[in-house]
Amino acid sequence: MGKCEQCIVRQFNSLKHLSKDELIRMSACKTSKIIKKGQPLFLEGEYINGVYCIKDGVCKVSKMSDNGKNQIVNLIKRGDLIGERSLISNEVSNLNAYALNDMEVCFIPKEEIIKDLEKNPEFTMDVLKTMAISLKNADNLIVDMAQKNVKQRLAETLLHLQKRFGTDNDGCIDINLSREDISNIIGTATESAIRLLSELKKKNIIEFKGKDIKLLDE
Amino acid sequence: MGKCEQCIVRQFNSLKHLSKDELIRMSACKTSKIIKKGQPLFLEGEYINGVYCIKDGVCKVSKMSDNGKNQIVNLIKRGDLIGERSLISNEVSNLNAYALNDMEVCFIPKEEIIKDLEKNPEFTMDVLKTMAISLKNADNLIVDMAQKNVKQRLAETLLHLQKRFGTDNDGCIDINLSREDISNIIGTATESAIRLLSELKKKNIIEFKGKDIKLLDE
DNA sequence: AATAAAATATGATATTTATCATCTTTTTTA
DNA sequence: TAAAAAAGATGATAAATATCATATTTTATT
Repeated sequence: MGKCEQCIVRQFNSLKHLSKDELIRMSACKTSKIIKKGQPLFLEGEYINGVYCIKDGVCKVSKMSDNGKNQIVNLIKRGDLIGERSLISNEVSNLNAYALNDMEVCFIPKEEIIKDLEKNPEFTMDVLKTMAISLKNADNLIVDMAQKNVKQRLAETLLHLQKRFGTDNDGCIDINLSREDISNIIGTATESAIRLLSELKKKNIIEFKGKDIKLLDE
Repeated sequence: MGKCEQCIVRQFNSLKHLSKDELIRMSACKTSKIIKKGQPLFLEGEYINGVYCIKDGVCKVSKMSDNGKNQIVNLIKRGDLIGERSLISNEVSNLNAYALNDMEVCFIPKEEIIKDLEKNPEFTMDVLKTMAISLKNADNLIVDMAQKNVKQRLAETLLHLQKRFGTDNDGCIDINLSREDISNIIGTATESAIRLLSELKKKNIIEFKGKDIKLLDE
């Protein structure tokens, strides 16, 4: 199995603050997992009991509303950690995470993370900082959801996705989302999202290659 | 000036984990402030450079959207801390905070809080836990904003306000919000909020005493 | 207390968005 | 590879919500 101390992925998240000893201990207790496209990494109501470090692939983090509608609140990719929050608040997850493509993840058990939080203040401060930034992003998203219309939310989502996931060889946004996923990000009916995308295409603001989207005029 | 080590308000927040020595040091460097109703505690773009501990009063935490609409993302009351996030992420505030009534607050400078975070793991863990819970609440709010209609959001807001702020002698929700504030919480036009409140009143689900609202049927 | 200003209220109307229906295209499965 | 299923697309219509106009009530100011 791969060794954490040699794994490049940790450089992208709070684990970069762990010492060599701590990483060796982590290597000893972590487990690797493959999550197939479409499969859940975890579900709402489950105790996660640890943290996932994403080695490869992307997952959508979502929550079902009371009225049966699904909302994607985040997309997680290579280098990200997920699960710290439930771990810290000692609660079951309030979110679902589904793989958007085949994923490779490492699972680090709760006890190990807690030990590091207790003994390594730099690690703790970085986790704290990451959370503070997430909270700021969440507040901004609340404002956007509450105050912007669907067209504006779609435009911002496309720009944000391109910034976060870059473009492939064709210049298309490099993430594998269905139209339904997109509508679940912007919080609208699938038909509305499709309609607005068609409109943007007609206006030559975007272009389709298959179902992938290429931004022409930002 | 009041002494932190004798102040009951700290029991409601992470400061309860500070030692007597730490509190005495805090007393020495903190400053008290009175913020008059309608005045800002801080504004978007400002460095807060510390943390406010709310001794009395309530403030609304809001953000102006690009399109000129205002959104209230949180209400902060006696016992709450505010400002930790900008402090930890080392950024200017992305939110405004305005007093809803006369407030009494203590300002604790950044350096003091940082010192405590570095030296008191229990304090740090509690701040971490509070943030994890805030993040969960923020995610839930995103889902509600995106997936629920205005009527549902109004109903939930009224229930939530009553739970958080309790009721006064008349049985009305004990918080001083204008109709505009309410609409800025649920993310709708003021007229729409007023209209829906009138509707709820007609259906005997709520009752007005002056502009205050009493829930009859939850 | 009189006046001005702000907040609340309500109608009329326009705009946005959801829903339902149907068709086409793409993907998956047998 | 054929059939079935899922995803994408588009029209018609209904429902939700915003906007504009205006009236009334409450609050603040002189």
